[in-house]
Amino acid sequence: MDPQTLKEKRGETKRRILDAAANVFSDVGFAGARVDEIARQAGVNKATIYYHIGDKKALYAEVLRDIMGSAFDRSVRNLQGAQSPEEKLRIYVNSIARTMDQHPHLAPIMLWEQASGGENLPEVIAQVFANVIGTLTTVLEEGESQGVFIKTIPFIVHSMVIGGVMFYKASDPIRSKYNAFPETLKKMDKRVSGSVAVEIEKLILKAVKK
Amino acid sequence: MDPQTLKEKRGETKRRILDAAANVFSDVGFAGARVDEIARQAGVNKATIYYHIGDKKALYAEVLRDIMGSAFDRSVRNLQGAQSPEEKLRIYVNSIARTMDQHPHLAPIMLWEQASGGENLPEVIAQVFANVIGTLTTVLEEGESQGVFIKTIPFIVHSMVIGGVMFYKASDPIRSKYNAFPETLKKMDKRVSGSVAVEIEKLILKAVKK
DNA sequence: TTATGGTTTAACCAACCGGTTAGTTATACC
DNA sequence: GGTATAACTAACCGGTTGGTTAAACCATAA
Repeated sequence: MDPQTLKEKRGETKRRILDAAANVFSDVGFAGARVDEIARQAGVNKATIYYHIGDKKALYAEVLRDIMGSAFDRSVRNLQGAQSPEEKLRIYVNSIARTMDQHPHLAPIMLWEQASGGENLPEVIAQVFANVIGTLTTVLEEGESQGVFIKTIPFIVHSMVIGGVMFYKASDPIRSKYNAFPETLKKMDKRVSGSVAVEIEKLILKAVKK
Repeated sequence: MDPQTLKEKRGETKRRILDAAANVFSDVGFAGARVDEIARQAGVNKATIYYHIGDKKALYAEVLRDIMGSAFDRSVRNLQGAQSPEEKLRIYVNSIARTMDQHPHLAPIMLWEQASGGENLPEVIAQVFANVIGTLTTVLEEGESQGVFIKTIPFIVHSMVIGGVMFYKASDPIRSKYNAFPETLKKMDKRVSGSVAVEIEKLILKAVKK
């Protein structure tokens, strides 16, 4: 296409590889992923992957950093601006929902990673998770000490929010696939940042408010 | 060892295979599982697996039926006895928590299955899931029409409960593995049917009660 | 134009893995 | 006691897959 400098080309090739890899890993997980398939989707020879990035494990780690690294960090940083604990909790739920929608590969890859017990989870990403939980904990404790929230176990609230969002999103293909599920379940919104986030926000706030 | 009849022997061998398979599948998922490893853990020649059960897919389906088939059905049937919607909702949460604790392989396998979009999920199991959701929907609608529950989207409540429980349980190995997580998170109860279920129950009831 | 070095490729390999087969041992049946 | 059958095994097969290598390609500087 366009004339490119080598640096542009390098960047673009790497991007294509990472995008294809994210796609394949989110579809079939680490063990199920075939390097040949990733190369095919990236429109690149398999050896190019090894040249630019390294072996399968390194590629997976790179994808995780690429997708998760900034996503949660950025999204949860939003709630620094808010005033009341209620408002912060609202933003927390919506940030997570929006992040999940913006990065369609996030929920599946987190599920794969969780199922494997964090087999290939880089330390950096674990740190990001810890930060998100820490932020929510602060918000809930702040609310408690201000007398607007009841006493809760923050990690359980976190589990219900993020687990709920992930379960909702990831169950979509299963719900649409099997006739055992009624039409109402099959036709639910694939996105979570709209009405789903509103409902979760409503339930969680009602749950923790004094 | 003991002299055995053929029937006893058959049953015992098949059991050993299914247990080993459940173990391996829950550790590494379908794609990651090696039939040789399952045979090794079962203390059986690989061909014996093919003789008794069939190929890898058939084995996986058999494991799912074995673990999930009755577990949820039985546990959710408990709430037929209860009177009030509140009591039924309480039993629903506790049934799910208890089932997850009684079958340690359940949460991981459900995660693998969800991550794969139900790649190898037998129709029968999808039906079980649909029944569980249906039961909760009835309870919530009953409570709503009696004026004790607010109007909710039942599947989202379901997502928060079962997604929350699964997230809590499955995050345990990750929390204990990385130093990014504070001691409080590392040392949390591995079981969910105790204080965790109580907390979830409390939050969910407070969320949906009028 | 040509030399240079980063980039990409076709071809290849060794290890792995799901599944089969031919043959052996243990049990049941008459 | 002898035979039919069920249960099990060792060895193997062929396709797949992660990873390597050596050669080709191509933008750029001299």
